[in-house]
Amino acid sequence: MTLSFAEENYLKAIYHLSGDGNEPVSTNAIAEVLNTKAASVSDMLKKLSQKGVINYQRYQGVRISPTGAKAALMVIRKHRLWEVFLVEKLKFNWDEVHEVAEQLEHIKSPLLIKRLDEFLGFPKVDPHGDPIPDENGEILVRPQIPLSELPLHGAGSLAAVDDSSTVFLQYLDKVGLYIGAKLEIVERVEFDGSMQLRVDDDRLLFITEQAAKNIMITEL
Amino acid sequence: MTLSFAEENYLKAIYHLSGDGNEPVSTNAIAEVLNTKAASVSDMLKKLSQKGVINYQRYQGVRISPTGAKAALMVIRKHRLWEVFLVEKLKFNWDEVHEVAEQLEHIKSPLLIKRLDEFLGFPKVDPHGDPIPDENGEILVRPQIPLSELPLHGAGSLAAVDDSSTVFLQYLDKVGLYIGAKLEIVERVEFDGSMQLRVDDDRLLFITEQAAKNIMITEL
DNA sequence: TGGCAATTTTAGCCTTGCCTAAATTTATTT
DNA sequence: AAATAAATTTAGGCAAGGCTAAAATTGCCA
Repeated sequence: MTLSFAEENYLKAIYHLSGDGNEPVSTNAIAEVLNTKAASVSDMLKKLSQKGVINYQRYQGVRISPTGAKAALMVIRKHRLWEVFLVEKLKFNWDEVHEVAEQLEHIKSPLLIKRLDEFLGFPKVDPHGDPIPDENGEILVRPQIPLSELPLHGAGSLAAVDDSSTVFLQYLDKVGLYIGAKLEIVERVEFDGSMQLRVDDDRLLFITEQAAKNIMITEL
Repeated sequence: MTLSFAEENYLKAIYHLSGDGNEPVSTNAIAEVLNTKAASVSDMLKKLSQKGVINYQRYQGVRISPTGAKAALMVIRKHRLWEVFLVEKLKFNWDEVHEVAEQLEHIKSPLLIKRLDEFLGFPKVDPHGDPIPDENGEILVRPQIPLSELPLHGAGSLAAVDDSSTVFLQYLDKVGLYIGAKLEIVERVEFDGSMQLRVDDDRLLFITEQAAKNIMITEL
């Protein structure tokens, strides 16, 4: 079975929206991330359902099937390997890679990906710290720990937040933190648990223990 | 103006069939190399003509326009740079690269190509010995000389044949020679001008002076 | 030069993906 | 529990690219 570019993009979107394949996904949510209309999504869901890559019943949302998840993971694998290539070999900045990787991820050639993986030294994560699925679609689930438990000079990648209240998210936005940001503890105040961070090997940021407890990171 | 994958493929085919943009090209010839039907080609020629990349009058064949030639050369540039990447960096054999490069050549990102060119050390020819157009579409025209005039131990790439009679082409096919083959003179018989060649750094082939006079090569 | 053959184009239809507008179903609210 | 609102699907169309069959044009040859 072979998937078109559009079909691969739908599958990838569904996979991501479903939290790596678990919860069901709504038509509108897919339309939004793919910048298309709900009617177009409905059409495509019928086609994908016929191909057996999703489980779909009208009005009931959609879940990705095992074969669909596998296909989505292969696209994600390609996307992330190309991102590594662009950043490590071609000196792209991490914010320039996405749209190019979006195109490269659809190139069909198993040999190409095998060789690219080798050439890059079998990387386990992409430049944003996201794990790269292996050739079987196995994805390394990286343990998350609160930033507050990281040792002095420890580094990690912002993976999630425990407290997803609006005020907290707005705070993160204001101080320029985002999923995937690289964080390193450069100084810690024992007295109140506050700390100074280096963000993306670049600027410094001071945060309270309160905030640090709510920021989950994965090791790099 | 932006061209679709299909449009880029047509332009590239027309450019190649026209001998780098000179002679007019027939509908049937295009249909054959693109593995499609003449009717489909007619349709597309109308579209390309409207975009100004070809000069087309029905029943009269087609010529590529200056802007069309530029676009075709950019696609050829990308194709050949990717071929160099695949062979030099990813250890592909030269016979495995074509279909992958066929896909990669359509990736849209000027920065990507600029950086790839840099990464590869600004190569001037691809793994088949074909010249790589520069960023302005300038292509190095490499002088062609008859194989018969190459010195002993000289090497070159089969670029063209002077005598394109059916029997000669059939002969080339039978002995496994083709455009782009690497030829090296390993021994020459002064008495009758015949010679022993090494083909593609691999097998040996014996040919007469008659044949050697009709085989045009470019230096590697 | 007239006529047949080869080439090319037109006509009409198909598929993929997308769209808008109009149903339809589900969810919420009073 | 009805009524309105939100989400989703259907209906009908459009553009890109392709195909077959039929018509038109060109070219060759007797």
